[in-house]
Amino acid sequence: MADSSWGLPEPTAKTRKGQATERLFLDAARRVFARDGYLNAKLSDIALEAGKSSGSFYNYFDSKQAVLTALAEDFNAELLELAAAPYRRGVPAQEALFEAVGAFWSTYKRRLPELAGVFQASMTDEAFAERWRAIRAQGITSIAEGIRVAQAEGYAPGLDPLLAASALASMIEHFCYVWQAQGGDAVDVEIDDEKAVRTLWTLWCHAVFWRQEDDTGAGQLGLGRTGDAPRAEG
Amino acid sequence: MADSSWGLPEPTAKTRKGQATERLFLDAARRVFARDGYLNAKLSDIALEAGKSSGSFYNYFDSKQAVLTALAEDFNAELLELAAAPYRRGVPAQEALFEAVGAFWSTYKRRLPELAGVFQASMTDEAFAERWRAIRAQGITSIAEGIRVAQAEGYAPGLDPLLAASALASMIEHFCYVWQAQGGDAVDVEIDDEKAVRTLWTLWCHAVFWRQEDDTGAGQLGLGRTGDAPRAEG
Amino acid sequence: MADSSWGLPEPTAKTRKGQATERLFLDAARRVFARDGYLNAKLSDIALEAGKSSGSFYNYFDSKQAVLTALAEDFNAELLELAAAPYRRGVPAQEALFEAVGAFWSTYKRRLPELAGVFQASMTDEAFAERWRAIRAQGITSIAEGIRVAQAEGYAPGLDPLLAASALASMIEHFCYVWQAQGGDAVDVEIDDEKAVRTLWTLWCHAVFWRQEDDTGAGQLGLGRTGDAPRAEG
Amino acid sequence: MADSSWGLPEPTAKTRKGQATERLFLDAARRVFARDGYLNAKLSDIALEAGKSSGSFYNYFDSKQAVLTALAEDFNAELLELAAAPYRRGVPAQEALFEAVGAFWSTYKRRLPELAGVFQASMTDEAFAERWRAIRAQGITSIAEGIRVAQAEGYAPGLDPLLAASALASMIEHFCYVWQAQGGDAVDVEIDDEKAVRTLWTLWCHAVFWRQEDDTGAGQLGLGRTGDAPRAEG
DNA sequence: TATGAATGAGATTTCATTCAT
DNA sequence: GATGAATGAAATCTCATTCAT
Repeated sequence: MADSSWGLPEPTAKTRKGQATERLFLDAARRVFARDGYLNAKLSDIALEAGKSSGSFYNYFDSKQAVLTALAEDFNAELLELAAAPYRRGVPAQEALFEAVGAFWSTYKRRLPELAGVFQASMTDEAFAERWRAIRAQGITSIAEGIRVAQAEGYAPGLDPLLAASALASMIEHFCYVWQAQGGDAVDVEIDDEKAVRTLWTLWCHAVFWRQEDDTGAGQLGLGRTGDAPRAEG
Repeated sequence: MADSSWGLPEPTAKTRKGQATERLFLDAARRVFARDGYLNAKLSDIALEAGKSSGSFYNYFDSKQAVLTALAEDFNAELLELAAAPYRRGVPAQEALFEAVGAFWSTYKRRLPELAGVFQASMTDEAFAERWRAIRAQGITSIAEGIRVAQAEGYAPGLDPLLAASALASMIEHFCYVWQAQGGDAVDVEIDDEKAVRTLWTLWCHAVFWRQEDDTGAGQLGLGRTGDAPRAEG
Repeated sequence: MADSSWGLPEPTAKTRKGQATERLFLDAARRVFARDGYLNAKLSDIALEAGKSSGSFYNYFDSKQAVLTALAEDFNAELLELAAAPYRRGVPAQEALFEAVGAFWSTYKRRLPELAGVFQASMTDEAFAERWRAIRAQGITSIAEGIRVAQAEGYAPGLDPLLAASALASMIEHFCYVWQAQGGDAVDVEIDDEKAVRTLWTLWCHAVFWRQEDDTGAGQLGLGRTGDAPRAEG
Repeated sequence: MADSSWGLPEPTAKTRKGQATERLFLDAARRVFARDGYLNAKLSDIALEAGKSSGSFYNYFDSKQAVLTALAEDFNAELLELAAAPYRRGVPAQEALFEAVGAFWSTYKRRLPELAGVFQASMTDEAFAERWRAIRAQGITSIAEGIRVAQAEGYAPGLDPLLAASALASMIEHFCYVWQAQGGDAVDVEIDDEKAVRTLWTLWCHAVFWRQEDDTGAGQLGLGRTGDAPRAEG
């Protein structure tokens, strides 16, 4: 909860008033990021939006990047929690997955400003990108764990769990970004939350929950086992 | 070949010398984008790298963004061509897909500087993002066409071809970006070109080439038909 | 003892607790000045070092400069006292001088933080420089008095006592600064307290305690009498 | 000549116009330093004074400190040259010294803005102080050499040449600063160039050109030999 | 065509000091 | 007496783009 280890002045907000102000700045930052994008956001605008002086900002955060980091960690904590919940409840894997995908989609939507900000910051600042990769790695690891569980039940033999997890995370993350932050691809299609989630879930499900002997085209072509794939030319 | 309609001074480099200089700038831009990223790239560095003056640059391009556009269109033309080739040769769908994925991976790698640049520019400049979505839409449409063909053969019933295509494009595009431009996710996994391509291809294949009656967990759970999925709360 | 007329809130710390806090701030200021230099010292750091809030500081001092003034006057009082002591004891002039130089060296060393601070403040703030010159003038006057006494005994005829005193004060002051505050000149020489003091004293002694007829090179060259010096072109 | 290795963009001013502008900035910087002091000088004022835009400044110098460095090196080169000249002409040592002291005084006066700036920068910026000490060391070494020559002729036995040189350099340097930059000590004395130079020279001469058997007070007191001095308490 | 000098708006960050509690 | 949150003015440096030569 914004108690990140980076970029925040040591104790941060000792009094109740201070804590309120810190939250004021966090919320203001989200709104300004949403409106102008992280890279274009001006600190002075954040302060204005918070109804505070720009100098006050630095009592709580070391830099614009530090607020973003705080928001990003908040987001990540929430997401991990939401995505893990259904699994903890012992719901069957695919139902859990459906919930998790739905949670991602809606959390992403709610947290759009910080997410878009994270992407932008990662593009210009290698150090920030590094941090974000570390955060993102937690999610990847969770997904990979899910794949391993499926594999233990005979699904998706030969698939590299971590690499597949990385690819699936890319899919869901970037799809959310394109449709929520950028207005979607320029193709003729109607989209609503349910349809989006269902599409992602369907792809994901079948990408993972398949068996060797499945009567897929892959099987017919003798390409069913991953190892039999044609050579990649790289 | 840099014959974009935007951002290039009308006739573009008539003389032989002029054409040489234009190429000099394009190549220099790629190198500098690769080194510093598009957003951090300084025009003066591009000129330095090209061995020309920065003023000279404006004889060939209207702006920094214009070089990127030229490079991006070059890339797109090449990619469409490469990805279409196997299908034209009448290769079976999944083999063709494998080739296409491989072509994407290796083209992306070769064109990394401009691709990463495109990402960056899209995140900060809405107008550029718009253009890039138009370009990207061509690829989405192609993928969707492939899905429709598969559906005609009984695969993936109920899947929205365009939305699925958008998601799969997100997967492959972002995965390439993460692993080629950003050094990969911070997880413990070895990666090489073949493994990357195979993983993407495997996921893609099974995400699309499945049938209703497949004995997947999905089937067992009665979730096989897309329409039967639980409600998304988004 | 911090009884300056400038910059201290009128009555200054009546209660015992208040006096303790005032001393806390004075000591903390010295440590921070020593560490960061006066100009770079932040009030917040002084407060932190004192274990008090920065607001509390202003119960005792009107400004950052005011603490420095208090410390500087303390220093000056101590120095004048120490330097005068040997003369009062009736010790022969040169022995007294040796003691005085030694006292200056060691006092300067002990009071380094405030001294360096005084220098820094003098560079940026003309008003402060003015005050410091007034304080410094007391020392110059003392030195000049010593020179006049020597001249009464036939030494250093023709030397302007005040100007010479100013020059000798510059020598000792700046030499102390260079070797104690700045780590010394970048030349290959070992230095210890005794050697430093002896060198200063030796130069000072011979600069002042000479007679017209001395068999110096100056005499040989007919330059012995100050008035005979070649013209300065300045 | 301002071709310092630090802080200047690589080639600096290729065309004649560029060189003119560079000089414009150097001169403007001197004037502004003289007027406001280095620490208080604003870059925008320097640009204004030069009749150029502030952005233009950075085509020639990396920072405010870089201009100062360039000016300081110019000064040092000039000073070493001027001070060495009389010695090269084979003038007797004390006459040469007189000329050298005079040259220092007048050069310092002419170069006051940069010199005062150097002082200021040295007090606040340790890195700059380091550089300046390296430059200053050249002068100290020269002075020490002069002392060694005098000692070879029997003068000032036992005096440490480098330490004494450091002290004498401090004397002349700080005296110049006090009287030229700060308006002099607050004592009642008239000063003109000749008097200043003569005083410095007289002190310096007798500080160095003395012999053991001189009938000074020191001798009478048995303090003539440096080693016999009372103990410094440090 | 080529050069490189000139532009200038713009935003981040610092920190001594005040003051309500 | 003590606290610490709030203030806000101020100045450096960047860099895409233009234009005279």
